[in-house]
Amino acid sequence: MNGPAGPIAQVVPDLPTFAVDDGFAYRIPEDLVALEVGSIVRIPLGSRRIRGYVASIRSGDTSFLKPIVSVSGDQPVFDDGLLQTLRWAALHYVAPLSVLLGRAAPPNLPRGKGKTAKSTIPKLSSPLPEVSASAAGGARVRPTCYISDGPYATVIADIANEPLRSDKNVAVVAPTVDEAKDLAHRLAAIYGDRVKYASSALAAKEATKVWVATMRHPGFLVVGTPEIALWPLGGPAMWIVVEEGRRAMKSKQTPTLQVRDLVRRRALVERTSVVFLGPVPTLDTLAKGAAVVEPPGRVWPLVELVDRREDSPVGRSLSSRTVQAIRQVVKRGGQVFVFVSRRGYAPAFRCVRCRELRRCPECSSGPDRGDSCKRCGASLGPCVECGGRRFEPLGAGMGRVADELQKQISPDQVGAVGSGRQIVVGSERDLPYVPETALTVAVDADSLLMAPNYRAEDDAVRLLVRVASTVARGTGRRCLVQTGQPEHRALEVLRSGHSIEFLNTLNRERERDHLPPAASLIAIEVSGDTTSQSDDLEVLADDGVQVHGPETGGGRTRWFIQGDSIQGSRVQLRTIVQRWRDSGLKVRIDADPIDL
DNA sequence: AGCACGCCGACT
DNA sequence: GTCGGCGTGCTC
Repeated sequence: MNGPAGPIAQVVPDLPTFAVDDGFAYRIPEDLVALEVGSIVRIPLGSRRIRGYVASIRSGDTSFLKPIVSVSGDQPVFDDGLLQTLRWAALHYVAPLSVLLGRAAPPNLPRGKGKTAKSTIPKLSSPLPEVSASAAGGARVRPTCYISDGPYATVIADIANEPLRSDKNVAVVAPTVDEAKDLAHRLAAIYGDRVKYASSALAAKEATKVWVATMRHPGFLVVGTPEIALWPLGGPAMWIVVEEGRRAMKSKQTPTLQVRDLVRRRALVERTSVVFLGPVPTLDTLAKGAAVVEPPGRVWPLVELVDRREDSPVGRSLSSRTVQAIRQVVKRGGQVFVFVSRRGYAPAFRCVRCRELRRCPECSSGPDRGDSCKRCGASLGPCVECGGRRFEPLGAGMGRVADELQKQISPDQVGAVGSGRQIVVGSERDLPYVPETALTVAVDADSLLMAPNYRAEDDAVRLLVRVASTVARGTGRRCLVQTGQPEHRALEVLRSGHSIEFLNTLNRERERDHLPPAASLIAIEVSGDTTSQSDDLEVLADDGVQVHGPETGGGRTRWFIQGDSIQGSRVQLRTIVQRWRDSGLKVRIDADPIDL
């Protein structure tokens, strides 16, 4: 039964289900021959007409195929190169392909040509001459970590200069809307209308404009939030990723995309360069073989450790040395920032008798209230050091610290970040808004170092370095970090100003323990009535692949899949997850979870 | 995601 | 005998 041969498009319907991943074949009518891979089309599906993405075009027997109804917009939203990355991400993050395809598209349909930039580009010299030159020449070098501290505008301007002068696009990804906006603003002072700011915070119309302009007229410096990592952006010659290790660089909802992975993947397929900017790279980036370029000298300010075992009065969260330092600075009219870790309600505890921090006898993480370890479940028992049975909390929430400051320093000079007071108290989320200080205090490094997850140590370093960076440069400015374990290797890193050796050591330990980045991890969370899902997951257990769980709590049931190579599990999970979702369960897949 | 299909209880 | 509840499965 051979019908006439004609053009066929394989189209992935815009439906969030694994069932349509392979797409369906449609006949391309004669008036639509202009469509390409990445075109958005309207297709008949069942009794409806819906949006679809053209994944490939071929020729064949069209006699049993329904025709494509129309083409939407006037340009494709991905090409074969980007499609490769989108397929990879669909597999890696266990998400329907259509969901990823949709992330490449602008909020509105792409139409028109947009405006060209007019600004002339000054000539600047790059601190990474090789990387910049190869990006300008359309070649690729391996990803590079440039160890540096914010504000990043100047260094970005320098690194991006050469490719911009060759009329290539350069994409900059910053963690949050405010940071991207601020960067774009500072860069516009140098590059004028060559700078385009892009994020979901823009109106759909504006975001679409930027999307279109970068596609049609290369030569832009596009500064945006994490979602632009999947925008085509005219195939940027260079990616610059700001602080890749930040929480905000991974999306919370499924698919739990990670900017670092997407960009690295794209750069590989599209043969472009990547620069990671930040004071402390992630273990993952180092393990994947990034080059490290460290400028001579310190990147973050000096840090002094305050040993809380020595002079912390019982029941106080600030040691007398800290209080003294704050008083001094306040007297001179200087700005003080007091950083309280957001896990203020899961503080560290210390033994009342020997003043050592309480830790889990099995895994050494710091427990919160209760008798079992939050991380490994072991029962805690008495103090590991001296056998003491009484413990007191060391950590403190923001409220308690603010109270103490008011009582001990001054009732009317203490406020939240943004209050304009002389002493401001804040947590991680406030860091981008802290004014430059003469003194910054981290109240409780221990709750970070002993956080109940395997990444606690390097996370703590990254966060504390950001805290330290709020201190203005120059003599007389100080950063105090309170801890009950001043000899801790992570704090030694904080003091020395160099992290790479420490990170490499951690990477060797992760390899030994079969943890990321040496191994892979996927968390599966199901909310709703979970009865016998464990049986379904059993089939995933295999040579070198373990299934942990279920654990219940917080209204959801959680499993983990762990293994050195779990690519096969990701594929099998697609079927299982679809079945669960079809039966009405809410399923969240967290690829590379951070809170284990 | 819709939407048809289909298998049971309720109602003109 | 027919209407409609929503569980199951398919969509070129």
